Amino acid sequence: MSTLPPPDMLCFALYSTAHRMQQTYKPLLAPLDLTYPQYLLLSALWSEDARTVGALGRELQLASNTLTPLIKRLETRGLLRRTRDTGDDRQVRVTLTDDGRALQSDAAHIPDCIVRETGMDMADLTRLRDEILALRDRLDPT
Amino acid sequence: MSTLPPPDMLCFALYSTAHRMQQTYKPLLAPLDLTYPQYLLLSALWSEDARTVGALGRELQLASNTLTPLIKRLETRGLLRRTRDTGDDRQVRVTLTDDGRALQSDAAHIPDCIVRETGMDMADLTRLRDEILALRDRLDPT
DNA sequence: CGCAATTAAATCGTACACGATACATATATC
DNA sequence: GATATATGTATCGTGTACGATTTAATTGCG
Repeated sequence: MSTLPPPDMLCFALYSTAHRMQQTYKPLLAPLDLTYPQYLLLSALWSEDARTVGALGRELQLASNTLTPLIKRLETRGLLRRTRDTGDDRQVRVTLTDDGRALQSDAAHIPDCIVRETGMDMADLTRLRDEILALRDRLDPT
Repeated sequence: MSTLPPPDMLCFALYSTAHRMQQTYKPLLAPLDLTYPQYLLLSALWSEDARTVGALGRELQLASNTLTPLIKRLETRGLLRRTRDTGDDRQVRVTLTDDGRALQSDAAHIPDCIVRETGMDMADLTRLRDEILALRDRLDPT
């Protein structure tokens, strides 16, 4: 019987390329002592600080069981703070510290480095990004 | 300072779409009691059985520190066997059992289900797959 | 008001990923 | 043919992901 081997599967293209992309970030993030998911979380906060765990989870597509430990590690490192100041005491607000904000300029060169590594131009990267997102949004998020 | 938020980043498109794809597989794999990486490994063996850990790692882009536990779990379940019959006693050959081969027909409907969930036609899916692979292959595998 | 249903986060257990390292076998070089 | 080097696999530790459950707080509704 014929079974599609992984190299021919769309899902494997996504899987292996996402991993390869994380490998590409690794040497750029190592000097900042950040993992890739930690960098994503900080990028979210650099764009819009002081959001709740739930709001960050909606942006990063991660639930609290993944986010809470991630956030706590960065809190231990003094890059952000967790507070309950929303009026709704169930919610936890995540806010950058001065150190966390300071990291933004140390990371500012990274996007350009990544673009360079792809060897593709901005228009192609944007188009590919949007096609991938279109696929994602066709898949049921449940 | 302006920092690209995750939703605008190509890497995040890959990251979130790869995860969403795994979620899409989950209900299809649950009846077989397989995780997505386990399904990839079995798909590789269904296409070409009796390969070494190293050969499987090259196809799946995974090193032995990830593959060995993955393989051992499926061995415990009786879906495959690990042997040292290659002449080179460092190598471990991974071979499907009858049960492991039998799962192939139970999984045969899955690719069609996934295609249906994307709502895209084969030509578009193939083209997108190849564009994603082209990106991957532009990124340094080191 | 009183309480069931809902919601926000956290906790727990399992399974990847992967860097670093260990270990055993094979190959190369002298 | 002894030994240095390289190679294939396994082990260990850390950090995600995520299902299932728990806890605490809020909302809905009679």
